[in-house]
Amino acid sequence: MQIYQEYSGRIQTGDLAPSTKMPSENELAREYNTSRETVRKALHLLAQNGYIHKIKAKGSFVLDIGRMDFPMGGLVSFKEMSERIGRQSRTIVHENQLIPVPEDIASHLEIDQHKCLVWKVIRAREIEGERVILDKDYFRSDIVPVLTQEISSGSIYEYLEGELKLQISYAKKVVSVEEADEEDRGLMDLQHYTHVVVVRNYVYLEDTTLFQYTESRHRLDKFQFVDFARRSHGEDKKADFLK
Amino acid sequence: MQIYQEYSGRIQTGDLAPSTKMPSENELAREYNTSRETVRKALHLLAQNGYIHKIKAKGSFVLDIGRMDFPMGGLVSFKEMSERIGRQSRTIVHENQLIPVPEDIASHLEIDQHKCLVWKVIRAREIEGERVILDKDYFRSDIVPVLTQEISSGSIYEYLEGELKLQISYAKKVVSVEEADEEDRGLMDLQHYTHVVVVRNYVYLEDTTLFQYTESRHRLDKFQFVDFARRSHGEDKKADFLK
DNA sequence: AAGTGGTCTAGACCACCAC
DNA sequence: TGGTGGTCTAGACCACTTG
Repeated sequence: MQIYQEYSGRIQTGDLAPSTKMPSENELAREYNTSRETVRKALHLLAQNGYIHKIKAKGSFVLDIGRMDFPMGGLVSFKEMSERIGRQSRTIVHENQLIPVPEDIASHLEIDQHKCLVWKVIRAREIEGERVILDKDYFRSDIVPVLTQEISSGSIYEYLEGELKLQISYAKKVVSVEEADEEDRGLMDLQHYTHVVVVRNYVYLEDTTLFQYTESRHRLDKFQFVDFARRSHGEDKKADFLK
Repeated sequence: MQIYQEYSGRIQTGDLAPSTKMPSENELAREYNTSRETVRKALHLLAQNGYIHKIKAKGSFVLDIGRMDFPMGGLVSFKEMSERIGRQSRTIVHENQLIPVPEDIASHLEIDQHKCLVWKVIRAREIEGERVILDKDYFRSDIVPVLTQEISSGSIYEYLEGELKLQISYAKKVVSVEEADEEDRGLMDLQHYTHVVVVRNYVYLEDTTLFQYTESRHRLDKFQFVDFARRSHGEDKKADFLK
């Protein structure tokens, strides 16, 4: 809905100040010439993404959370954060080749080891002269037939979505801290750090096939993550919600 | 809706196997004697929490993600995870007192330093004989008037929700890795680890007042986090979605 | 009493998929 | 062609807050 886009935009730019009261659902429905249910779906999205908060019988109010650490509800890599803040970043492609599925990756990709080749891409991310992130990507070659070094040095995702028209639908991420290995020490500027934050990323398409596995390794001091959690109305996750 | 509870339950227990096809929305509407829109709201919730995936013109399918690392869509402390796996855990209350707001906390709690006292609670979490988590909580005393050592050694949240009837509505978490300080080394079994994972937690009530700030410090090897991210239909967060 | 958000309804049309 | 989910509608009743 355009309502979502309009208001999320205005809130992000600060046009709408925090704790401002939104127009009521009935007002919005009139204003946009639509039904109240439709307005509610837009407001629901805004609430989910941390832009507003709805209080029964009172109204909807702008939160100051959406602007604070942005992206919200997802992982923020240091690279992305740096670029938003306007810092320099560079990508170094160390490897970009079609290989049989490595044994330790096969289980992650949930595919048969002999049936399918995968593209393996290893890239170091340099920010302000320091290589602080190491990305290892594995793509199923039956879904991504071609992957050139040139594509890898840019945005692989723009290529997948723009060129190949792949529909990414959801992903699972697991974050942990592990000891740095030889490869980390070779391809990153680890300084004195002995450990790295490891983000394992499982990416699924519209038809629920897992087509990519990524391991993103971050230097400890250059990692941050922001999460916005809302109490679900499903009365399900009581214990889950807080730690 | 009861539909959400029924199906999330059946999926979690494994009663409904992954990739099983759900009844269509029309069937569910008939079955539960409700309208299709209402069914859709229930399915929407299931999809958001990683239980199912909806494919246009095909149907809704059970995912195997909801069961894998459970809680989903939130932080999982090692304590919670351990208890689910059935491990022993113990809480040690080191401090439980009413104090003026410390200067460095005042900014986090967004309250005036002289107007309001806060409860400060420091607890170490021991799992299988090792103190691997250190929680520092600060509660606004105008909202939480009483907090005994006994309450702190159990579940503070059960007390807040059950006894005080506080309505928690949303929270923001910021995760980073920092150097361990003297306090960490004194109250935790840090072994050789020089850093800790720090989870800063800002908790808000229904009326959007921030009433609690918590700093949860985890030993590196005992921290894990799982995130389930779904491509938003709002066509907003393209870059945000991955890494 | 008027206004708010929460919930639900009984329809409708669409694009897409499988047959 | 029939079934699916995606979107939207124009109403309705409720519990709650506010003046």
